[in-house]
Amino acid sequence: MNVTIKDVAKAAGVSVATVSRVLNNSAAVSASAAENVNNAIKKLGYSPNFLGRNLRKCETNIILAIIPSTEQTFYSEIIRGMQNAASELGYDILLSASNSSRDVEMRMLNMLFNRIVDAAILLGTQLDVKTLDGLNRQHYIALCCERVEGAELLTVTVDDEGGAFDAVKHLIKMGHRKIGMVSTSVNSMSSHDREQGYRKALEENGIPFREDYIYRGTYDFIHGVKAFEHFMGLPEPPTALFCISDILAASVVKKAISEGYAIGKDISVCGFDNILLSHMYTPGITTVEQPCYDIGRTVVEELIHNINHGERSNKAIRLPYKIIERESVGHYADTNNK
Amino acid sequence: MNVTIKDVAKAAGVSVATVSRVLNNSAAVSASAAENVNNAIKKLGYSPNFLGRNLRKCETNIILAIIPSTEQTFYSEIIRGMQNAASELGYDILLSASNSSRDVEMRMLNMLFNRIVDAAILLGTQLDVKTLDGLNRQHYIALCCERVEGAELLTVTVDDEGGAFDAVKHLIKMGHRKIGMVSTSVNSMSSHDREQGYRKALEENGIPFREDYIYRGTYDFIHGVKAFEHFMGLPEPPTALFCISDILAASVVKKAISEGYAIGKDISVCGFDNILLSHMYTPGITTVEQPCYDIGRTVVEELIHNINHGERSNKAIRLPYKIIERESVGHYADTNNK
DNA sequence: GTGAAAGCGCTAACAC
DNA sequence: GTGTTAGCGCTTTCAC
Repeated sequence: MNVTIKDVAKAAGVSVATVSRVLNNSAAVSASAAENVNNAIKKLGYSPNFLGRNLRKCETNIILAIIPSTEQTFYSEIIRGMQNAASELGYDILLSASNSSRDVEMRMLNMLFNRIVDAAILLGTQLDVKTLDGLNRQHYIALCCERVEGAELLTVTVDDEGGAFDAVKHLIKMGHRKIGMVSTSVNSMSSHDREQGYRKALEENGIPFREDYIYRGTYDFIHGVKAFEHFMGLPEPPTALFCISDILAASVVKKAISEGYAIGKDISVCGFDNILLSHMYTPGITTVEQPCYDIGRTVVEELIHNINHGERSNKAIRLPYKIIERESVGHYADTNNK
Repeated sequence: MNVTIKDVAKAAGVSVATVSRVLNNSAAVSASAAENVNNAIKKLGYSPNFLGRNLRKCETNIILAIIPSTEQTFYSEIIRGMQNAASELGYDILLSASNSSRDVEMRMLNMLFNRIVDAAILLGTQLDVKTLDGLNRQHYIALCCERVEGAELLTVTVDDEGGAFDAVKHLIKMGHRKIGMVSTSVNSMSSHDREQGYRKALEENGIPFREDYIYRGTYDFIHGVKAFEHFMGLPEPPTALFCISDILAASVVKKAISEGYAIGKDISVCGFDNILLSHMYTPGITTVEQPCYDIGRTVVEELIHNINHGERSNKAIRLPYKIIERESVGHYADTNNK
């Protein structure tokens, strides 16, 4: 049933070598031979078996991107960037979801070990520095969106610290001095870096850091609600909240509204990521935009560069962010904290 | 640099056949030989090259799921269902995004033609009946979430018509008689089937169908806004809106709020899908839940069954929905359309 | 410009 | 229980 290069060769009256040549444009072939081959291919409905090709060439031209969760629309533009860059350079991007499980992540990485793919990009990882460095020694691999402290491998992220710094500075500029932060206790350097930015912005403006002004949960929606409850239970609640993600910001806003707060007046809320939700929400959520498309493009371009040059760069690339102002942040002058 | 089965055989002092046997548990091997092999594998850091294996076995145990867009969190649970079913049956799921482009979709399907994967699942497709039927004759392929009229291949969806029917019946039960529908003019049978359900519910309750009570745009967020403008510009605007997706419902709600409408009072809105957003939104959006996880499981189980039995079923499986009541739908008694 | 043939890494049939 | 070997479909060197 399966038609192979041999069948095509026979039908075209040439050798398999010639068929291979027209298939790959790898060497000059006479016009008539080429025509015969192409006709035979069409007639037989032949498509080459890449397992044979890939085995022979020791490459698949596929890059695997491992996503922690497909629940996050956030990855969407990153993936588009990856795909476009890859396609231009003759590669395909395949995706898989690790569900933030170390085991699943390793299982997916088997694709790399088994030579099913040429390289892997981890958008968030459960692996530790040592494992990562070990992988990087043997394979082409990169981190995207989430850096790992101490790991020496190609990493592309937004400038997390800078974004948080500017977001908090924006809140301060709007007159806020009591600024809380909704962060995570998850092992995540982006959380860490954003906390750093938050602290620096406070410091630079002479606002003392208060431990009770920082709430740490997970990325899960519910923790926006919990954070809000925590802050509003404080004797001196914040007038503005900087959240580590738009999902958490939306959750805070939802809870605040249901408690009768006027967003942008009684309480200001700033998110991070600029996912569609932050724009769709009522009110629109002020946030820090990540250059997702560029992040995706960049990591693929760098990775393929590494493959082509047999290099193993450990560049840590930080791309610029942008503050997007919407309605969820208002002037402190208007603020009348309940 | 690359260590192969030969190297392991040499290091273990056995033949490659024996190594293969312990690798695959394919035949009895003496305990001592097995131990030697395992030690050699560990010592050399060997992992099998699946290109060789797959070429030899003419199978890869990979199923490719082609998603129109990674922007839709809706697919998340479906994918989890697919992964779990696949994993139990010895397969892996790989994903790719077609961005709703026919060309990209075909490019991804090359993975199937090229034997990189054993089967493909299309979650929405740009291909026509003839192409699909042709593919189905040559390959293992299935449709998921979106059926194609007339196409004879394995298809798993929610009961779109039934879900819409019950959703609209729910609105009627809440006292509404003037019910608009936000649909799409996109070539999508789920839209079509949900329109059918809408019409049947009206009919069954003696409510005449009005062409101006149906708005057709795309799935894009902006069309909720446009739909709302359309309906409210009518001399006799609807008191309730049934939307084909939660995204569109959220968009309608956002626009309505910004125009000063009280949701669930001045206007009721029902969505479809039950994505996280419909729960996160303020107010919570009443919607039709799809059994996403089961949809994913089912399509993979059926597909692998087909592979294992060399069958090419054309089952059209419709899974049951569930109405989720939240705050965006209220009694007509309360309604005071502006 | 073309063909013969080796060989990529693996599995499995066969012989022992 | 184990080893030898053919061959999966392809690319590529080499000789012509």
